[in-house]
Amino acid sequence: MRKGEATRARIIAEAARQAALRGLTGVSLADVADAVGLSKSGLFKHFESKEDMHIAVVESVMDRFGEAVWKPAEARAPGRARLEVVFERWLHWGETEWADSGCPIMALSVELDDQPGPLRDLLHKRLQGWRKTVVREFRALRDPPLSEAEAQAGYFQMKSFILGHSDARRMMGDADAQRSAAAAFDALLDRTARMAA
Amino acid sequence: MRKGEATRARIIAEAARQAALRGLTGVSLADVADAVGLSKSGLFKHFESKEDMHIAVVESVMDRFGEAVWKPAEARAPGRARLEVVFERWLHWGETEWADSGCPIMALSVELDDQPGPLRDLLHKRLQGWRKTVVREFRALRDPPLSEAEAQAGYFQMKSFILGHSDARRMMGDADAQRSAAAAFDALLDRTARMAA
DNA sequence: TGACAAAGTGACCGATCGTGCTCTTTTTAC
DNA sequence: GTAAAAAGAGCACGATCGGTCACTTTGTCA
Repeated sequence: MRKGEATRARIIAEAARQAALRGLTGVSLADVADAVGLSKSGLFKHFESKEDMHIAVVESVMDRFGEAVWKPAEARAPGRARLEVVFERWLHWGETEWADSGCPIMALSVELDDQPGPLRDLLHKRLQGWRKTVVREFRALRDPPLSEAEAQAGYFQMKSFILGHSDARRMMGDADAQRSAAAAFDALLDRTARMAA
Repeated sequence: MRKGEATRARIIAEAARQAALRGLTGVSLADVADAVGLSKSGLFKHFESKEDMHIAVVESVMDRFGEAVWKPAEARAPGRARLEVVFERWLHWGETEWADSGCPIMALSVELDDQPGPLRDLLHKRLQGWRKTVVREFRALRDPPLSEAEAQAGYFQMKSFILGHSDARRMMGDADAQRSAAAAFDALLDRTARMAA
């Protein structure tokens, strides 16, 4: 059963790669099987259906996101230091780790936001968890802590700049996208931390 | 030939509607034909191929965007008044006119940003034109005019808030998304207009 | 080492995909 | 009003889709 787990992981990774490019619906099982050196029917020893694979892809991508973005930040002090690492890693996640396709979470969000069902529910739940984590860091930006509303406003703008960076970089071909995003985020941290209690 | 143009327009509108939901690749000609009350082969009297229809969809969506967002703003004075209308109409475009599916331009951007070809080139060109238009308005925010770099930073953040609003509203179910976006944009206009020359 | 389960193959199914063909109906222009 | 042209229907095509089944190979554990 050890062998099977490794193969399953390879399938999920390849499916995630292709989903970031063509969308979950656009991924054909034949292409995934080919890419990992398996027959199409071999895939079905690891997943009951295509939707079952979709769920595994979403879980896997969100897990990898946590590893790549949150884990390096966790070592830093709460508040600004941590938020700076999160932002930098978040940009890096989309720009480097998924350079060919763009951030798969954004692709999944746009694809699933109007497709009710367990897949959307799963993504929603994982994204809400992430949002709560970041909002908590925003509260710690100031002493006394920011209000919940103030922290949520910070998260809204932070995520906006992440999305804006991806759009500018990938669709508009803006070579300065990273600088623009970093500058906007720095200014956001400055004025948020300085807000009167 | 009048009749044909009307039918063609109906096909494009329906294809755009479905593309906003499932992506351009996910739109099947049979579904579009059904929805407009045509046979599948009847579609091919109006388009040479599916990709030909894709091009028409992109052109049409961008034209409609201009009508819905830029045209109402054009009547206002350049600078802040115009930018405020643009932002308000831009939010409204995604939230109301495409309530079921989300803004088709965002869906197209995410789908096409990693798919080189004439379709991506077309969308890129149209979006660059729009960007130039908005940047020009940002320059007029202050007297003396903002520098090109300052105005571009303004556009980057404005578009970020639009994207953030869509994500918050559609994927995260945030009922306050519009307020968050409007507040962030207002503050952006304030501090941009106040910047020292 | 032998037995049993897990992993993987190949052929095949019905459905649907985009598209070409021929033919009929409708619209347009003189 | 009539003829040419445009619009559309119906059918069939090869390819590909997700998925099943019977079978063989490989890995694991006692």
